[in-house]
Amino acid sequence: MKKLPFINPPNPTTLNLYKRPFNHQPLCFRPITTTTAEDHSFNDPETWEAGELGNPSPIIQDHDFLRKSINSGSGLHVLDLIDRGSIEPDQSIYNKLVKKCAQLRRLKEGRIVHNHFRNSKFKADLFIQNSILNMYMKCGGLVDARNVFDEMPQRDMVTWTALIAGYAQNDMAEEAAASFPKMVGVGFKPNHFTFSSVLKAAGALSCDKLGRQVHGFCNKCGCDSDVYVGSALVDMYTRCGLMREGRFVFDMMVIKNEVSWNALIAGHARKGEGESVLKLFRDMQREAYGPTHFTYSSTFSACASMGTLEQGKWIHAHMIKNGEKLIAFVGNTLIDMYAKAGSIEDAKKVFDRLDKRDVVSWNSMLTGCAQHGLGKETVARFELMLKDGIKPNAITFLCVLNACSHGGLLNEGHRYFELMRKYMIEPEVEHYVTMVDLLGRAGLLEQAESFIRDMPIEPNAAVWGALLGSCRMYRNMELGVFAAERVFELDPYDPGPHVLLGNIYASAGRWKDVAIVRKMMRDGGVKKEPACSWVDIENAVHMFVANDDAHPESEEIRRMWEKVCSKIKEVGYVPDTSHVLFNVDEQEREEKLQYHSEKLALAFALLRTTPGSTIRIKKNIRVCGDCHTAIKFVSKVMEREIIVRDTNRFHHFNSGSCSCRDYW
DNA sequence: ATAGGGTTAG
Repeated sequence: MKKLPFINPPNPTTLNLYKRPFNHQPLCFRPITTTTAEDHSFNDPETWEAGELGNPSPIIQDHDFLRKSINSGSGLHVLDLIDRGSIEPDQSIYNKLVKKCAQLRRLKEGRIVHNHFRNSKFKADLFIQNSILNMYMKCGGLVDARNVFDEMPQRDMVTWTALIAGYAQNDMAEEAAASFPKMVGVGFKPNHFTFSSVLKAAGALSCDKLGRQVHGFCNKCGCDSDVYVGSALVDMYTRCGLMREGRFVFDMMVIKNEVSWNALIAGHARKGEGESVLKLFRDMQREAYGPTHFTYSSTFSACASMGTLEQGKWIHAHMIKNGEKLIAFVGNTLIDMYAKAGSIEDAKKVFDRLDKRDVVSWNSMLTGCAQHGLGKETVARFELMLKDGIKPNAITFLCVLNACSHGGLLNEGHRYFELMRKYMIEPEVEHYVTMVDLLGRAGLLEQAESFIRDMPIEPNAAVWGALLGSCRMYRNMELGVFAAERVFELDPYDPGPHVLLGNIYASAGRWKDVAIVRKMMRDGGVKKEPACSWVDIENAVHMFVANDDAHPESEEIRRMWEKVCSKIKEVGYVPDTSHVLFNVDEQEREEKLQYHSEKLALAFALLRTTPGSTIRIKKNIRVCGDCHTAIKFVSKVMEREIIVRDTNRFHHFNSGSCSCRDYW
């Protein structure tokens, strides 16, 4: 699956339709649900012996009593009673015990029950064997499950289905997919259950070839009208990136439910198609299906990728009105949404309100702080996380190292890199990239280079790219060229490094080399992604590209920028023309520079917002160096807080300086 | 006895 960009430009024509999507729509609120307390009382072996049942009576034939014993978690006690001859066991007792273990995910106890069963006179019972296979799969005991399967003298369709479902649920999609033809080969006819599981596996593998085959098979077997199969098909197609097929299946479904909607919504959210998600969120309710935790989670995630604060807040309010509890899974996406929409304060509020925080909650919070340039706070929160006893994972470290790099916290960075070993986390390439970045940003270019040479794993393009970026920052042409060559060997089609190299040459006044890089890009078909910026004003999105005159107020916007530009020039702004190299004639350089998309967006925002209010601009690629300087001046001259979200982070401009400390 | 949907990084 392709990685999603950090931010996606919206489609103003469609997004604006959904800017106020809910105010005039009837809403569907679900009744407030109180979750029934689950029975987690299947005790540990030690406490089982303690016998919550008191002294066992020797004449137990009372089935109600047995049922209660099993349900109250005295499973081993029951086995004990069987051993002592106090109970005459039957299939249903084993069955209940196995089911209980599966429900409570008790692998150890499950093994004990299994063992007991194998010595009983019912050991040949196919029904219970299937149940045990399922139990092992539910408890994650894959080896046990496989052994049970292999040793079964006869199997039925349920056996195979339980195997396939188990693989699919345990992230072993290849095995699930491979087992399906075997099952069919031995002559069993798959049913709804089998299809749902195989489709889940096909989706996880992002394998539309398998998915389509299974889809055809479903139709032949008349399973295509099943809700489970339908939802699984929607999920499979969207995971394969085939949105139209997914939508088609969804529309053809005779019976839908929340899961079907959620599958479709999640599909669009995964692709970063935020507008579609918002539309579906509304449509779902129009058709009287209530949103669930899954729906909210996907929708917040979509808002995060668009960075639409108003929308996100609205749906958050919707969730509260709907009486949904703030569980970690949803809370985590909320934290992420608020952070990515530019309101780190709200993200912190959500984080504080969570009553159970998992690694992801912490990671989302740390990431948010890091993206907002709060390097020290990221580190401080990381320490709190350790104190709280939450075990950091690879993502945690990536985020913390990244924060150190951007915050110029060299020593901390080194320390945390070492700390990874203590937590038994093997650094991946990404961690090395961040370390190179850390050293490079601190100006230790040679150290960064030797760090790469000493890496125990093969450096990839991103590692050399990090060095290249630092060379651009410190104008080291020789090392920069070397790094660029390594990047081009490993990944010749990324426009980013080409632009960086071009910038290095331009800063050195080597225009011939700039032209060579430009030719390289042209010949190699390497295209720079067109830059665009957008602002949310009065419930509408306004999008700009460089030299844009498509906006109805483009004349006014240009005049506004010219006015602002002369003001900031008075206080020291000098345009840096090395930032416009590509597709621009030299004499036009400064002129073009002045109409970069972020400058147009800023000018527009200045025109249309009240003095003193915060301006929030979003951009689909890195903010340009000259614009960064210009915006700093504007924040001072116009006395505005300006927040720009670009590909990697937020820039909080205030009184002439930026939270990124000019490192980005 | 067997089935479908959700989060964090770069």
